[in-house]
Amino acid sequence: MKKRNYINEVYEVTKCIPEGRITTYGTIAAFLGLGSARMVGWALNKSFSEDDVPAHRVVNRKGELSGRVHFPNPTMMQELLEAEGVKVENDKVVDFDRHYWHPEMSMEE
DNA sequence: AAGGTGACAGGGT
DNA sequence: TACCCTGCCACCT
Repeated sequence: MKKRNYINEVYEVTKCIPEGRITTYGTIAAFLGLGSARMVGWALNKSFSEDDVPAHRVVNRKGELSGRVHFPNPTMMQELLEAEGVKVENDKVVDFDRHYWHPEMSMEE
């Protein structure tokens, strides 16, 4: 099974997200120039089989834990975020803008 | 080979 | 402000 380059890029960016920080699919897509945020979602879906990727730190533009159903346990994503200091309420991140992280903050090439 | 799906985003109503 | 529809591109059946 061949890994697409862009998928590997998504993993790298996601791994660089600091604890207690979150970002969006669209942000990663734009940073990597993928053109569509859906690619990021697909890439992260495979991340469970590929490597230890903090996919719980990636949410959609509304700050909702849209990907929690893809975790081993639907509640795991929220638990992980709260354990890192990110408060989640009603499946949405509280103070989304405050925890927001941008790849350029740490990954400048 | 063609059609449908999906961890999204943006604009319009 | 919230909900609905459309556009996106790769993967799966």
